[in-house]
Amino acid sequence: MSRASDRAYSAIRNMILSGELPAGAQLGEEALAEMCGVSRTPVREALRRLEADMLVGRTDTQRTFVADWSLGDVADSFELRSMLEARAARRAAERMTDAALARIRAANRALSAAIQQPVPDVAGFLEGNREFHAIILEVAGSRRLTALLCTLIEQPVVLRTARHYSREELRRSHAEHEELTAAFARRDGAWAEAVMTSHILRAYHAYADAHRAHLDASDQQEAAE
Amino acid sequence: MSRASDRAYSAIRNMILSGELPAGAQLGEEALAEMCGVSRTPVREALRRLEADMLVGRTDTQRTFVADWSLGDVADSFELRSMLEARAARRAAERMTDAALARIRAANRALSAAIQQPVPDVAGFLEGNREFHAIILEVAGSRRLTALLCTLIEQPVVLRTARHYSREELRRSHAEHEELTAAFARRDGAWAEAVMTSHILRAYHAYADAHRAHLDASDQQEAAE
DNA sequence: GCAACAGATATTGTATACAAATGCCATCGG
DNA sequence: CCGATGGCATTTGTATACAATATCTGTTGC
Repeated sequence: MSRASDRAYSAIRNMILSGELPAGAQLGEEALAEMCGVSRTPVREALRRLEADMLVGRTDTQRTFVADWSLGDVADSFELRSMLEARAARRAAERMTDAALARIRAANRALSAAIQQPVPDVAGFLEGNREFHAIILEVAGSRRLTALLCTLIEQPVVLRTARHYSREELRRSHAEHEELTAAFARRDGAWAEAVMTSHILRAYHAYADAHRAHLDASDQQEAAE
Repeated sequence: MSRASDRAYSAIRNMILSGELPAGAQLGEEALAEMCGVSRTPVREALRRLEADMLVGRTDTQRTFVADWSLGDVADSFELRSMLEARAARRAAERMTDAALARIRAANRALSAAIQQPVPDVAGFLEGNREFHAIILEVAGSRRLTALLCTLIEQPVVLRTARHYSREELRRSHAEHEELTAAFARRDGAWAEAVMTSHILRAYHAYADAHRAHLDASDQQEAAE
């Protein structure tokens, strides 16, 4: 994280996720280098990584721009994520150890505590959630599965999804984690796979609903202007 | 392909796949630059791409080395590939057009012609096979699915698998393509998914058998020395 | 007025120099 | 003899200069 290319990566990534760099914006290496306080070399490396993350795209002539994530792209991403995480859950259930199970339960307790605050602690929820899914991937023990999922999760969407979660949705998410844990405890791969599929697809629909609501609000605002 | 970084990528990739750079070998940027006749800058870029392909790995201190593909890694890779290609086949079946179907049939005819030569034309087989799978991905219409599969196919393994195919195995592969085509013609997603799963997993076992036979031969050779 | 061209401008690609870090090895102390 | 430590060699990381390429713009010819 202290290397210049890592700082550039984080900085550009944050600017994209925060919307400071809007979708479709051209990304000049020189300009980014100045913003990040580094030279073009680490910026180029950061852009390549962001390209692999599909957060930026490239024209046929090597110009870089901020990728725009249509709802279709998000659906695409969630569909793949549901499939891959479900597979991970199945493998994890088949390989589960008591030690890992204990860690999963601990992550769930932390997550539960976060959502039971008077004002739900979204950061705490996200951290517990991340830990939960990370342990599953670890137990699943497939380096390639892990690598593929890394390009799908932690994308623009996950954060925004959770932000829009109501307390009820947060609780439901926790309940699904509990059911997954039960499946892990029984070493039931098919059960874990099914619950995980449902868990991810529910998150997708929560996102899609929030997205549509947002669009409607925008339309009304435009109509009023 | 004319850019220096592309040449470096191809050159290093070929050296890895041909075994000229053995698994585990350290990859010094300077040395590679000299081999490829370019400077370190494009070599660094090539190494990052190869890292994404999982053809090279990195130590905790940023030293690059040739990744070693154990049979377990190959199994891991094939398992994911079967899942993702099967999903692609399902989507393709649901979205199939008559035009795409015609192209798929043409690719299959080319493939069939290649394996019916007096001496099977492995290069022709591979090209027809590649085209066949590429059209399916195209029709599936998921950019992310395409991106993920690109990191799984065309890896050390595909080539070697086909090289060891007997004429009977080549014919069987063609027969599976024909069945897939039938599923596409009926727009039957579930059928296409099932056939594709079987198609990829059969290829895996063909590879694994050849791999084990190779290991046995090596053992005998070592014992004789 | 529009299209095509040419030069100017901006952007990306590559090479190289230097800085920072890592690894190696020999020496020193126990 | 073994392990730790310090310095040397090697390797990677970054900055910068320059080359190649693409884009933009104004002009010219139709």
